[in-house]
Amino acid sequence: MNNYIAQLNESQKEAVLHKDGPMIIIAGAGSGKTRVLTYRIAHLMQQGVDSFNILALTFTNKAAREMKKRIAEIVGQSEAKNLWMGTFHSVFARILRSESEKLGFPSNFTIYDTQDSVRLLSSIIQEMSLDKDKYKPKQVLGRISQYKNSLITVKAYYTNPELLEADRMSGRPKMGEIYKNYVDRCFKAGAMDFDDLLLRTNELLTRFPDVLGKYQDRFKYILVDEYQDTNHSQYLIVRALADRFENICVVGDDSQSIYAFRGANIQNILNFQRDYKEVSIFKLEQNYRSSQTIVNAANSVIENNQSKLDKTIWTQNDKGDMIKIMRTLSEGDEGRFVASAIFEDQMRHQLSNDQFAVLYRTNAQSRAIEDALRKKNIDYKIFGGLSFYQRKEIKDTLAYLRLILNPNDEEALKRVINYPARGIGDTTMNKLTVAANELNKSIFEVIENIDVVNLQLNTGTKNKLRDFVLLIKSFQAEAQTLNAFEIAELVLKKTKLVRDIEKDGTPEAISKVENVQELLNGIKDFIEVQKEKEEDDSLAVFLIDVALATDLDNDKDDKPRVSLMTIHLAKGLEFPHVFIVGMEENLFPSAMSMNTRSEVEEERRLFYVALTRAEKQVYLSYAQSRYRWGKLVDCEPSRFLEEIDEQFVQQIAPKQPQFKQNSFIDSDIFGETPPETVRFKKPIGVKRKEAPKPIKKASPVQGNFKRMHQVKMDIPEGPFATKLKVGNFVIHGKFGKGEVLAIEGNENDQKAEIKFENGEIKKLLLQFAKLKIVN
DNA sequence: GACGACGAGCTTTTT
DNA sequence: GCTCGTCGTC
Repeated sequence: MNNYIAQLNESQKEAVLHKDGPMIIIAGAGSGKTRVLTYRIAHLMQQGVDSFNILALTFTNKAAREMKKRIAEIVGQSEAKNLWMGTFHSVFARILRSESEKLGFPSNFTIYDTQDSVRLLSSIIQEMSLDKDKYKPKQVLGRISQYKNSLITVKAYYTNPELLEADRMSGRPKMGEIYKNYVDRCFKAGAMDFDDLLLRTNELLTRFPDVLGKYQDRFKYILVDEYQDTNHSQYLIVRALADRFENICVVGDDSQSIYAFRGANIQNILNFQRDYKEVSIFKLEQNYRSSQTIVNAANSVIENNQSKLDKTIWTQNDKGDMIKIMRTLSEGDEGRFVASAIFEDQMRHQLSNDQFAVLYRTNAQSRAIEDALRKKNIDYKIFGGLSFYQRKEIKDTLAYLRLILNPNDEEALKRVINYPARGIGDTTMNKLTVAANELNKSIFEVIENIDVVNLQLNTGTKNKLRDFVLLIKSFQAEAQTLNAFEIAELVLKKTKLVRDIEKDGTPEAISKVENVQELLNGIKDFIEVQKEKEEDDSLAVFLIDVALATDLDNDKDDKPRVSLMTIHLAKGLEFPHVFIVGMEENLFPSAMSMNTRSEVEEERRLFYVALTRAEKQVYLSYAQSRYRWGKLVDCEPSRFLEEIDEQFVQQIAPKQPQFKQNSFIDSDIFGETPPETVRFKKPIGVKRKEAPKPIKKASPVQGNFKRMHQVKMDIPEGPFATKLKVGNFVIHGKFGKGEVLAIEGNENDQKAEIKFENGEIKKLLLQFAKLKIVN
């Protein structure tokens, strides 16, 4: 176990062995970052640093768990136990739990998830009689989230003329008022939203110097992973805590910053050297994960970004296979391509399912892939999407548990006060809400005092309300002696919640009941695990875990499965074979992120992240048409496809039978296909002379390009490429006007060397270059 | 107040 | 195409 140093390369070793003081590790994709972090922590401990004094902040719970496991393997389970390691949110949620009363929050404060926050904002907007279309709850929440992440409190908001003006200009002059109400209501409910966990931590550390001092002393060594994705609020917490010892080690890669949309500030990593004196800088540039082809292709893509730190990723690995690009007809067709490619690779190379991952830009894309995999009997697992804990039946059950710990939790109360139905309807709730606002009390407190408060409610309703309060209070009394599992069981029995679900009798109802059962099992597991680790197994801690849970670890069965997830979720993971699907304009890059250069650059970094997940093989696919919002729309190939240096890519074509007339019958788009889409498909299949092979090169002219080059519409007979001659002037969507200097390659794979107005000479693959001839 | 039918809006990504 | 919220009826 002492031999761990020997497993490191020179720069990794330096980073691990570096002594005290601020340091930054710029770690390229696949450069052994996790290894350096874990070894560094283990090394600190072997040098005599008490694990109690180390704080390691990771980006996901999963990363924390894995790292902790690996550290335990080096230093031993009992040594690693005191190590404080987790996400910003979970670490500071726990700290806040023991300090929250200083801020006026109960120690059993609730954590509102996004859904809770949106619902609360909806009611506030409604109560204020504002236009729901101008003040869309989700957007309002996004705005408030921005304020909070920038540490703009309600007070700061009102003294900031620019913000006031910006919101007024965007037609939302009441933003400040909504913000204030939202914060007040959360406070009254004893609830913090995700952003509050950071904001309130900052408040705690600023307002209470003794508390700050306590944690500064405790966390003598602080390590932050994925530093490029920290927001301002997180940045300030780290700065404050590290201020005493300055033993701060941040690890990150600016090229993998993909969370600007939720306030991540890439400047945090770019400016780290300015924040501290005498920063030691380490660069990990050797990639151990991917083939040369993949590393170089990814480099050629990220080259297109202007703002980045100077580093060059290289690898000694084999050259590896070309990146394969596949055009498909529809999302269903794309799914079938993925499924059969996985099937064929498995046959050819004896690979198991867990060697494959399918990555996509949006969760909605998973459906088509799932269908295709299921038809081919390929086991898969989906990460993300609607999490287990967000299902209605689970949230309802959890709402009761939340109420037991914190009866002021308004969102939990509204969820279950009339579920299962007990005759407390909207009218009553409206009266209660108005009263609660007027009296500055929570709804639960109003109900507790229902006999004192003069609300126009009839006796029957009052009795029902009293019964509800009594029910919750009886649970609270029982919770004194019962553990989390027993209390959950009791709640389900007393409220008859399961029976209410069952009476539906539908197949969905059965699965819902199973889910509730699964939740109970989860609570049981939780108690056992916590006991084993000698950690707090209270209901309160369970609810914190649940609120911040993301990756459901349904690794229950150990069957190898194909992984399906968004690219965001794939960060930090690696797979031998990776499919990146939906490589289309408006999807990737997303239509919402094409307005500014920096938005497109973030999308490009996202593509970079996707590419660098792969060890051996990357497949890129796009569909010519796809259902979006229930409508079939035509799609163009993504601009990112042409940004990959063409020497690393290879266009592959679908199998012949796909184009036979009868194959349209089982195609998704049969019957809905606009005539011209069909017309464009035929020539390709007909033109091919070679015998159909599993994989072969395609003709340069392909149906879907009709919209990109109107020119081609007139010449359906011959390939566009043959029309282009040396000396032609062309217009390119990104590079502008240019002159064709040379054309090379065979008919199937033609490239043109073009000198553009800005002086740059580019070699473009004619299949992807969006060129228009102007002379 | 409960329940079913209908329509609007939605899809960017997550703690 | 799906989900959530609103509206109308009982």
